[in-house]
Amino acid sequence: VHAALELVDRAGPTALTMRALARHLGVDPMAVYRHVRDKDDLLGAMCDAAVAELTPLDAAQPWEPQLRRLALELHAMLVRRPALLAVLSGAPATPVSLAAAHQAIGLLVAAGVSEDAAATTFAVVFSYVLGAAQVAAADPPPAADHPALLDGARALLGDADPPHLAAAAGLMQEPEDVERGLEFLLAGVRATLAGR
Amino acid sequence: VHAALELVDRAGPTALTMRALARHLGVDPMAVYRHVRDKDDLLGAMCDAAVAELTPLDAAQPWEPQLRRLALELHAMLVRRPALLAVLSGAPATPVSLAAAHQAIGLLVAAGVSEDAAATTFAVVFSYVLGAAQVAAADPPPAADHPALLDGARALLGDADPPHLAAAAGLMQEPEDVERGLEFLLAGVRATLAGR
DNA sequence: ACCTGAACACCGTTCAAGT
DNA sequence: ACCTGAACACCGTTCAAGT
Repeated sequence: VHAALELVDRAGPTALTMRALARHLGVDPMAVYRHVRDKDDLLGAMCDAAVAELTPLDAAQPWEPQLRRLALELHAMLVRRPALLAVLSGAPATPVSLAAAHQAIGLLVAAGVSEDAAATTFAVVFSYVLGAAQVAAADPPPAADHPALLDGARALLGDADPPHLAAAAGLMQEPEDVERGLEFLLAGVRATLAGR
Repeated sequence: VHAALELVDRAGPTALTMRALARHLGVDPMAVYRHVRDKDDLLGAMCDAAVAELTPLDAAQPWEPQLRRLALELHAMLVRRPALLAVLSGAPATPVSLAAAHQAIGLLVAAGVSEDAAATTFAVVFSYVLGAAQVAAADPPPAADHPALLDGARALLGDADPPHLAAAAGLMQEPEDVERGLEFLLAGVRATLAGR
């Protein structure tokens, strides 16, 4: 598992193949199957190891800064290891992530929210983090295609000089956008929870 | 492109291979390469076709219901065709999606928001929709693993009967959760934009 | 212009065999 | 118990050749 994490860290998500992992370990490709059932099993174990490295939640602290920190740490981790994105997107599919979800819900319940609202809140924040990480991890479109892209959009809009095209093309390139988005989300959560 | 969309609709994202597409068209595997540069090119064209099917934005209508409708339609489309998720996650990488982003930003600017804030707002909503779609499209963990998963979480929590474990395990299984999450997000956007 | 077919360098995984 | 190596059924893509 450790070697697999090293591999994705160094060479990206596409580099994680059972054969490459075995090569990395100096071992026959099939030897890996003695230790994991299949590739999904390996990815699950990698997820557990990676999530366990995040700062754990502390039930004694207020929910909002804790949830914010967890979200940002999770986001940073997923950007670093996009290979884990797909696995973590399943319903809490791993013991460690399930335990983390439990603690986050407990944190909100302790703040006086119903269990149902707490679960929804956590699900929303979690979904957002996944989406933002996916966007942040995607490689930008090849610069060579840029002019063709802009011309295509211009043609569709029927406007030779659309006023916000530059803004649209520059969307989601800035790393700080994640935090701003998270604040929108937390403001909405605060407002909705207060209004009950 | 149409045949490829049919294929993912019928048989899921993993079924979209160049070879399967050619088989579906009754043609040699390599004939497809006469019409698209490579697989990414094909996915881009599929994205354009799929996004073009969404109800277009109307600059004369208020921004919030429009953005809500676009978000929900996009979400539904991505759940139906998860193969397009990865492509759409890149910065607006396709003429149609770039044009749509432009129109959404224009909508918010017309409502009195700065172009910068409009772009951030759209990026946030878009990221959320991608994340929620990814979660909704992921297949749930195999039911057979469920007890082992719960036991693992119990062991980690050091508690034989964690109070919110059922809630944590049931996270993100309900389709309505997308809408609730979107409302949190829009409430936050409203609050943040009003407070300037 | 468009289609074909063999080929290359890969995958994940199974299965029989070794030590 | 753990590792090996050949094999199976796939991929995306290139390239030379056909019509």
